[in-house]
Amino acid sequence: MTPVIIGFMPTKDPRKQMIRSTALLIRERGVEGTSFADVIEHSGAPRGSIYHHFPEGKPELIEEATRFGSEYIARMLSKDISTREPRSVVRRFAQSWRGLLKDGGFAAGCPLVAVAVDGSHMKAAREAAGDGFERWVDLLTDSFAERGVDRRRARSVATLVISSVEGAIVLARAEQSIAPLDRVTKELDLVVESMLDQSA
Amino acid sequence: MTPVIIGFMPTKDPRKQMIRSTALLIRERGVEGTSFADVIEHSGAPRGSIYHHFPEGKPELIEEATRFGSEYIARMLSKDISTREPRSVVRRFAQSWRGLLKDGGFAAGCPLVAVAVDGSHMKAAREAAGDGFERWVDLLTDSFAERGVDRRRARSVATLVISSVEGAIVLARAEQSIAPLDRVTKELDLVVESMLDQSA
DNA sequence: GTCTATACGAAGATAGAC
DNA sequence: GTCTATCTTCGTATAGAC
Repeated sequence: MTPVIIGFMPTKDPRKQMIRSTALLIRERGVEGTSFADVIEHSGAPRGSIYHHFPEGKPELIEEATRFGSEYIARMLSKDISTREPRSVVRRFAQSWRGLLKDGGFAAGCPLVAVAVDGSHMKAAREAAGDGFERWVDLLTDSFAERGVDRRRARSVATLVISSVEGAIVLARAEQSIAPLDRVTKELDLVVESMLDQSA
Repeated sequence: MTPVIIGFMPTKDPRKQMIRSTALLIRERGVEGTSFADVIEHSGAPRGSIYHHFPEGKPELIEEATRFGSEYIARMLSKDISTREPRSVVRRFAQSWRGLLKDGGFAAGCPLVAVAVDGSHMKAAREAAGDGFERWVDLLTDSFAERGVDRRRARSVATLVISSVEGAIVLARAEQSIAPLDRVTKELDLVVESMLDQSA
């Protein structure tokens, strides 16, 4: 089963490359479903240096992969927030996941969700996933508040955006259909529009 | 790590009991993180009859557990739908997950999400998860449509409800905080209220 | 930093007795 | 239906050479 490769740029640093491959693999197979052998094969990294680069073993690798995925999305969000309207930011956030689902035949989801669902026994990794979700929500919250939305409301809507898109990705994978994500995207647009109207 | 036991009634039929235990275990540990040994220990079922009850092995057990969890929630939803207002149904759906998260120290989530995220290589199980999500969405859709909501809109909002609650459960587990689910619940109430007002 | 070899346990699955 | 024993594969991790 060849993993889908979308979104992360390859590097030549073996450690970095292993982290990148892990992020790619866990979003398809989960944390427990991804082995060192998989990571070595996919990354092309040398077998013998796993514990040189990751002295604490798999938990450390998973944590790094989680932070890597988290920051990748945060950067994308930040960039959009600085150049676009809130409705466009939300739409593009959903659309980027839509692209991953369709291009990958619904095999791949979000690496942070993988960690939260099946890697939560790895405390540091789970915390990294939690930090990531909070960061994404914070970024959206700030962008809404800057348009005059009450901070409390902004945070609620931001949480709805992240939660519903992540949930829709899960539904889409299970149903092998993009319909859930498209429906959620449409409803989110109405919610954000209404939120902005109320504060205008 | 003793699994949290909430919501499913025990039986004396070993096969049924194994299915129930599997549903409980995968929502905490994921599909790959749950072994036959775990299921035997938790259910008290006899070691020697695993392949008597489940000739196709683990994939069959996971599929049955998925359908079991799916039907449990569908029954709860159906009962609420027949006796309550849509807003109350949605609130109680979210509240029931809230109870599981808090009572279980954020260890347990939704078994269908576990299958979609880390058991999607088991085709029959993944389809069972997809069927389950669709069923939940259908139940909510019908209940909204019965109150005069346009069927298409009803389906979109129903999908938003299921997706955002499932996503919020994931965020809550990662952050070890109920806040994401509470924020989503509040926003969903506004969405459902607005939807009903528009069709009144 | 990377190699090979290997220890060690866990997991899914099968065989044959009762 | 259930038991015990066992097979095989795989996964993490370590040791020690280069």
